Amino acid sequence: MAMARKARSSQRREESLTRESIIEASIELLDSNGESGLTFRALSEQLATGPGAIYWHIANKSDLLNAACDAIVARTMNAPIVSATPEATIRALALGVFDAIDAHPWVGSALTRVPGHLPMVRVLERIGQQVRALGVPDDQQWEAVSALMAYILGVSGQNAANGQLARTRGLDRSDFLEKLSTVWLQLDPEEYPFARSVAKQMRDHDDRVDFLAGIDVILRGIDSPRRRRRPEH
Amino acid sequence: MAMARKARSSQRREESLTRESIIEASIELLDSNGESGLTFRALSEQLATGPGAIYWHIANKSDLLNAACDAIVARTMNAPIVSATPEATIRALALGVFDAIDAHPWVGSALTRVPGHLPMVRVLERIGQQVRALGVPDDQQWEAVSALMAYILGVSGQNAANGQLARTRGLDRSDFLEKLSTVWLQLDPEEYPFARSVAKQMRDHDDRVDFLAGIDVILRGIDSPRRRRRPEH
DNA sequence: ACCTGAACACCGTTCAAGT
DNA sequence: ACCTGAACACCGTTCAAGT
Repeated sequence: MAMARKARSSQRREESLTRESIIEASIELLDSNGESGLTFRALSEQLATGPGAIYWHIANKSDLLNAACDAIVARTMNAPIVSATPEATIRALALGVFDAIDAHPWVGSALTRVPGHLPMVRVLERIGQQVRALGVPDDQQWEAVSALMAYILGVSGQNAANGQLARTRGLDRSDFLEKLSTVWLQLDPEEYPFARSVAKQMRDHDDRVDFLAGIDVILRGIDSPRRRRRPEH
Repeated sequence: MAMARKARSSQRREESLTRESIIEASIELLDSNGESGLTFRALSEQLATGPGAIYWHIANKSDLLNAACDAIVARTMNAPIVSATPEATIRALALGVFDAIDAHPWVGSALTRVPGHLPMVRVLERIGQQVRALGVPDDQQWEAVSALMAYILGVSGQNAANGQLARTRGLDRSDFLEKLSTVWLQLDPEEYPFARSVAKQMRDHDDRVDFLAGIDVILRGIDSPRRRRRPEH
């Protein structure tokens, strides 16, 4: 297991270390071994160098994690989307984030750890432009986009956490939901009537379909008239 | 600094260690020193014992964090709420979670790390009962509650992350938002027109007010008729 | 300018030994 | 049954020394 590690670990080995190659290797480690898989020792081994060398290109671990996160988000948000309506584009963008976080669960926690930073702004910008295109008045745009962002990042993060939790227990997603469902069904009927009643729906739901349904709930809410703030037309 | 630590650290010192006292001490450490402040060494020092002793009562660190998280959530969700309508109760519940996570930022990340577990079910149950009281049809309850939960946990978590990030930089919340706003205003106008346009709104917004506005967006969405799923009445 | 790798000050967790 | 505290196998980060 320990033989020829340095020689085989990567095709670049003779090229000098760059910030980009470090970030690329970090993403590989995070994807294959999870958040705890990214260590300076594992990273320096994969890059055939010493731990200290990395600090020449990267400030510290959180800098590294943010850079890796931004690389994924930038790729996702730069993908071109062709849709007929702003609503459809919002759904496509939301699904893009959902799938990216599903594929790279560590992005979910990294994103929420540094709110307001570049990766989050990339998403906010694209959603915001569509909310504008939707014709939402200026003074309600912030509220609408905040709600959408919170929902998208919230659900995506939870979905990814579900997947990770399932993986650590050696189950696939549907087995995990099955297990969770039976746990909920065993809750005290007096105290948890609602959780019990939705346990069955939870068992065989489709995360992506539910996610899009929630997006539609919010889009309807944005669309539908306020109680009193806007007089009539 | 190191003198008389054991003798003074707590009023219970002669009483034996219990799971409850360990959890209580953990909450204190987490509240005062953040997520990284909870270590078995700091904890055992505060409890005037050795690190190993804690393992007699607690399985491991994640068990400990979950227990601390559940203690906070249970307190919050067991607080009685008197409201005239289901909508008002949902707002009160949402605000309760928001404030609890604001006061104990570590609860935000702990909650989302183990989806579907007891702390989350406590919240889901109370929200769910109100969604039922709202008259939402059975087959749409899961969707409605999912959307609300994702939004509530999403925004609360981000708000708490904001506060933490501000604190690590020695700023209070409004100074932090001010700083963030000016950063957004310096973004490339071609690439980030929307982020720039909402930067000013973000600077002097009230997180709690925005949060409730988002809840109302979702409540309106839940309320308003579907495109075709329900024929007419 | 960039890299090396030993060293420092931490972690969570275990476990023989005590009471 | 419950506690002690040394020991183990890790961390992130620093820094003198090399090229």
